[in-house]
Amino acid sequence: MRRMTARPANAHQARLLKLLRDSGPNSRAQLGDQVDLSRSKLAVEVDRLLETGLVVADGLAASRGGRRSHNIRLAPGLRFLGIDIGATSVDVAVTNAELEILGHINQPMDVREGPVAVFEQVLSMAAKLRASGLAEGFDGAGIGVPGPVRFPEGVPVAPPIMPGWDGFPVREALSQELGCPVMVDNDVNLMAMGEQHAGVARSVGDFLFVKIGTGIGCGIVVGGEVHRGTTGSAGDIGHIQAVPDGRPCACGNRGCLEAHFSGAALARDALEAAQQGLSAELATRLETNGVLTAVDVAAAAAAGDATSLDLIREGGTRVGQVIAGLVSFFNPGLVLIGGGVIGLGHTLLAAIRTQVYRQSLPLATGNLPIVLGELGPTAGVIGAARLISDHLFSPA
Amino acid sequence: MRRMTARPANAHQARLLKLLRDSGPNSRAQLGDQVDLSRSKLAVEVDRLLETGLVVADGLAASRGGRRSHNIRLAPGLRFLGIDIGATSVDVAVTNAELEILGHINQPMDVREGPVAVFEQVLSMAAKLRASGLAEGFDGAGIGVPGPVRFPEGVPVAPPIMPGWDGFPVREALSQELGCPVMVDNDVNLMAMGEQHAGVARSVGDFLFVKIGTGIGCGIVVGGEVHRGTTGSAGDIGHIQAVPDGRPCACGNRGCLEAHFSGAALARDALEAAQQGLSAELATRLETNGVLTAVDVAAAAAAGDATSLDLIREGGTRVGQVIAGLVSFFNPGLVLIGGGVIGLGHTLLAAIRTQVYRQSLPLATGNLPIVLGELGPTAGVIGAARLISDHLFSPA
DNA sequence: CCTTCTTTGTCCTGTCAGTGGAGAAAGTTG
DNA sequence: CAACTTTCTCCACTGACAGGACAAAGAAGG
Repeated sequence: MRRMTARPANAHQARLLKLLRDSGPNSRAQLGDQVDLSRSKLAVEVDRLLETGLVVADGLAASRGGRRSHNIRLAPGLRFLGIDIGATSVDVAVTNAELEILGHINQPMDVREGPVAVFEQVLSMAAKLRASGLAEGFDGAGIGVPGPVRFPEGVPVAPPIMPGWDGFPVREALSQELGCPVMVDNDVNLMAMGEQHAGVARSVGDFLFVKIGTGIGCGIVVGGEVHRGTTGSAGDIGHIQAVPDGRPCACGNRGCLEAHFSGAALARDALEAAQQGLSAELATRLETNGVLTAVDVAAAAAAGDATSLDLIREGGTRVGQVIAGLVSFFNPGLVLIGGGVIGLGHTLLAAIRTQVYRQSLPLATGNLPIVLGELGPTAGVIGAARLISDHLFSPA
Repeated sequence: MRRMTARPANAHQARLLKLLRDSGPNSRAQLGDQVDLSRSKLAVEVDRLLETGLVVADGLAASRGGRRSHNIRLAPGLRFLGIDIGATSVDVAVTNAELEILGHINQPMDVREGPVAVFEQVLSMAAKLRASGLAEGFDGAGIGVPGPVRFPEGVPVAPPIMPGWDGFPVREALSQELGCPVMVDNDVNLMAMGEQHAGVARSVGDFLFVKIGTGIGCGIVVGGEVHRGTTGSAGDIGHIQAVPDGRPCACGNRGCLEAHFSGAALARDALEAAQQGLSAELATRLETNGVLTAVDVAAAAAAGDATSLDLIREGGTRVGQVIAGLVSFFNPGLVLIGGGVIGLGHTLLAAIRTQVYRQSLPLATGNLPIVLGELGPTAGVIGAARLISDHLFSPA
């Protein structure tokens, strides 16, 4: 099969493509209700899109009292690749043009092995997805990396946890290997975009997506657009000071949020608690597995372990303090919490909420939902697919 | 004189008006270089604007080697009113269409006296400006108030320091009194807009304007647009926690930034230091004036008083801590410091810079200027004039 | 003074985007 | 089978806009 070559010729076509992506197949009449174009103009643009093959008309919909309408939908053969590179694992997924996940692979990986090794693994995962018959090829790929990105060029800059990637031309290299257009962004930004596409955040113009995983980051959406900042490091809240003269952090400062609460910090706290005999529950888990992770703390907490619950509550309070400041500053309409530690569940969320509602101004929190992301571990790959589809569904 | 009745008929005309406002008189050719329109189309739109009277062609410019050009400029009779309502004083200024200040009055006032009393004062100040011959009438007015504003309606919401204003229809009432269009915004947002119009911030898409006066607030500009947040309270950073379990704040919490550093907090600290005999300099000033304000601390510091210098440095460090967090989060291209306490001068700025550069990530601070605003006390009124001109220079 | 060149502004025509109405196509309902 | 609905197509008219030709007005040089 030939891959997508055409791009929308104008803003109208771009608008139509995104509409079809976000709300599925539509009749011409339904499209007309949503785009503020005359029926005639709309028909012209739809016809042109049909000619390019970007959309197809397949079959007639059931009548609703009159002439039956044609189903206009995005080309069913379109395939996007969503790649989410974490600190310790990679996710690769294929989606169709509506960004529905057709196949998804997760593999452990160490980002510090550098771009060459990671790319090799990503490419083999992509090949596996293709071999499974889900895609005959890829029309575009989005990729998220755990660090700041110079967005227009698609190049990581000064990434703390993946030093070998600094300046590596991710976009260009991956595009060459895959033979399709590629867009690169920070992983947390992509998770925010994923939630924006499919989750609660759909109808909210300004929101924050706080990812708590190995580290902590934040995706910022302003007026429906991701805010990346002047150097691409916006949302890097892991090194905001949460505790004056607190714990030393890998960044060289003290008291950084990440040093006090994150997947890594929680594991360390749990280990300490187990070794000091503060928690029998954690101690037995340590003995069984040899190590302790956030998952163990979650399980122990679920089993009622007081120490684990305290650790989670304390961590949630720390994160809540920082989020409270951001809420006062940014006044979002929604705060989403995501990332690995959402396994800590309601205890964590309650601690965060309590702290934010207590510390921010009533006007900013009065009608502010603070909820868990809906997409869980797929937010990143969906966001990545959305990133590249936004790009390809814009005029060239 | 008849007041401005016409509005630009389309986006091109709006663009041209703003261009003429921001860069002064231009020939048709110069305009053509900046707007990406054909000469013919441009000529048509300019002619239409001339017909409406919004712009005039007065005189020929000196030749630059060929036919002399006509000077196209905004109607010289246009007058905007910029009103900046602070906690303890009002500024009212008249500007021409290029937002140059033609006249400026500052008077003490207590915002807590409520909108009716304040409006009376504002209207008499406006009348005085008109009587002085600077304006025969006003084509529009912008007004800034020290609290959150529901921007589309122009109504203050839940303003902490001006409770009597909650829900008062400022826009509508003032528009009726003045007989011209009015736009309302938070005062700090307007100061940011003022600096964006006339100062360093002109060329920067994303920046923060931190106002340190009686309280502390922050104007946020994203992609050239002011970010007001979901409920209009964005930038309210005075109540971000700066010191865990710190001083009690009027808002009911503890350790708020404002409680530890602001014009009010500084005055209180100075008083305490004088009474405890820590500073002879401050003590004599207290004896002379009966009270101590930030101005006294500035003067004492300038005279070398160690206690005052310490107070300023400590305050700057507090503010710097908070700004450091915001810089990590928002990754601006510029941070401006403004408001009353800029009289504290370089000592304050140095303390802020030190703290921000130490605490934020190098990528975010690497090329980040932190400087004083250029407009000083006129930033607010210029921003207010710009707000209404932005409104009037947009298609109706 | 005259020719040539440069800059500015005007006029005109061809093209294309887009609207809105008329009406054809294809149904449902009674 | 008539009346009504909904969907889609066709067509003519309008207005936006580009780009070229050209006029106006001055500078520079012989």
